[in-house]
Amino acid sequence: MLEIALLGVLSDADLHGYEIRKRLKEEGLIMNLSFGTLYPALARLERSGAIESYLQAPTSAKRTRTPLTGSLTGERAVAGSLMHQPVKSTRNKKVYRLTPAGQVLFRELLDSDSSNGADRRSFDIRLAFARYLPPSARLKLLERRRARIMEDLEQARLVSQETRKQTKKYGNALIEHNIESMERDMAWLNKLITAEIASRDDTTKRSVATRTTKAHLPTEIISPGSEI
Amino acid sequence: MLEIALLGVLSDADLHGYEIRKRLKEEGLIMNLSFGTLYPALARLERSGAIESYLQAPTSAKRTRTPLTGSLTGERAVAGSLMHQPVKSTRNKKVYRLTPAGQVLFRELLDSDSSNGADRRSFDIRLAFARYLPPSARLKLLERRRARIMEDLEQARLVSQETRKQTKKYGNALIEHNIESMERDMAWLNKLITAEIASRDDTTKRSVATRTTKAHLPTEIISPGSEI
DNA sequence: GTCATCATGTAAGCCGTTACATGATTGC
DNA sequence: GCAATCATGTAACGGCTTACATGATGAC
Repeated sequence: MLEIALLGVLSDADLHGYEIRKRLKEEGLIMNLSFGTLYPALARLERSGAIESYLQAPTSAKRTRTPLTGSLTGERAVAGSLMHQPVKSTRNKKVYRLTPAGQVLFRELLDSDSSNGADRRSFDIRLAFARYLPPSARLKLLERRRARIMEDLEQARLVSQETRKQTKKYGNALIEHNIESMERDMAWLNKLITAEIASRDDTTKRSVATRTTKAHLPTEIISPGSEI
Repeated sequence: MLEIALLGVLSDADLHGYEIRKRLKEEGLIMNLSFGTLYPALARLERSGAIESYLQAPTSAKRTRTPLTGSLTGERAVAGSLMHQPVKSTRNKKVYRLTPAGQVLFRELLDSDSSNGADRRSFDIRLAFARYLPPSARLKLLERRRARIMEDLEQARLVSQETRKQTKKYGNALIEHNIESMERDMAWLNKLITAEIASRDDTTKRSVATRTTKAHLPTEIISPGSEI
C-alpha cells in the first residue's frame, strides 16, 4: 500500500524522503505519513532494488526550486543537474530514483495486487496512479470498487431497516448519512466507469476508422499521458 | 476506541463475545471485528474490573431469541432468565455485564478521551453512543468534528487549486470528489449542531416557563433516552 | 541568537489482522 | 452425515504511530 504510493510518486519525479512526504500530502493521498514509516520503507525498497539513491548537493542558488513546468518529460532530469560536483556539504539529501525493476514492481502492485483495490485506502492510491494502468485494468479497478460499495450499501440498508424502530437517534443519523455518502460514491463511480468505457469505444472507433495495421485493441499498451 | 464500542454495546444489554461482534456489525460501527481483537479486549476489560462475566446455559427452548421489544428497561434482564439452572452443558457462553466501575469508565472515555473525537472512526463510535453524553459534551463532540473536517477541507481546496493545472486526470477526480464529500459532511454536521442547539434552547425555555425549583440548567444530567 | 523548517534516521509500542486450534449446535 | 453457524480462544506477524536523537539552513 505504502509501497505503491512511494513508487508512484517516484514514477513522476526523483525525490528525497522529506519531499516524498510533502508530495503525498499535497496530492491528498497520505495526509500524515510519519518519518518512522517513510524512511524504513524507502530503505526496504532500496535494499530490494526497486529504487536507488544518490546524494544531492545543497541548493546553493536561492530558490532553484523545481520549476514544475507542464513539460511531461522534463521533470525527471531536474534533480541530477548538479550531480557532477563533488559533494562537499554534509547536508545529506538522499534523492531516490525508480529502477527498471522498480517500474515493473510498481505496475504489478498497481494492478491486481494480492488483495484487490476494494477498500477505500487501497482504491484511492491506485486510482491516483491509474494513468499508469492499461485501460482494461483501470476499468476493473473502478468496477471492483463499485462492487464493494454496493455490498456495503446493501448491508447498511438492511441494518437501517432493522434498527429504524430501535429509537437510537444518533446511531440512526449516522447510518442514514453513511448510506447517502455511499450512494453518492456509487454515482461518482458510475460516472467514471461510463467515461472510461466511452473513451475506450472512442479509441476503438478511431482505430477502426483509420484502418491501421494493428487489428486488435492494444489493451496492454500503457499510456502515462494525462489527456482529459 | 475498541473499548468504547465494547462498553457501549454492553451499556445497552448483557451480551457474549460472539454477539457483541454481531451487534457492532449490525450497528455499522465495526464491520469486521476479528475475534483475535475482540476476545483479548474483553479479557482485558474484565481483568480491569470494567466488566464481569457469567455463564449462560444453552438455550434449550427453540428460538428464545431475545424479543427486542421497544421497552427501554427490559432488555438487560433477558440474559439472566435461565441463570438459576445448574450449568450442565459444556457450551461456554460467557455473557458480559457492565460493572458500575465500567459505566464510569465508559462515560469518561466517551467524553474528552485523551485524544478527541476528531478523526472519523473515533467520532462515529462516540456519536453512536452520544445519548449517554450530557448535551454540552454532545455539542462539543459535533463541533470538534466539524472543525476537523473544515481543516481538511481547506487543505484539500488548496491542493486542488495547485494541482489543477498539473493534468493528472484521476488524481484530480479523486480530490474533487473528496472535497464534495467533505462539503456534504459539513452540511450534515451543521444540521445536527443546529438541532442540538435548538433542543437545548427548547429545554431552557420549558424549564423557565414551568418555573420549577431547579434554577440552573441541568447540564450534567445524562439522558439516555432516545426521543427525536 | 533563536525559532521554524528542512532533513534523516532508530526504538518502543499499539492496534489490529490472519491463521491456527477446538468444539458444540442446527438445519438439511 | 455434512455443512453452516455458533462460540471461544492463542500465536505470529504487519503496519503505523509516537517519541527520541541529531543536525543543518534560512528568516527575522
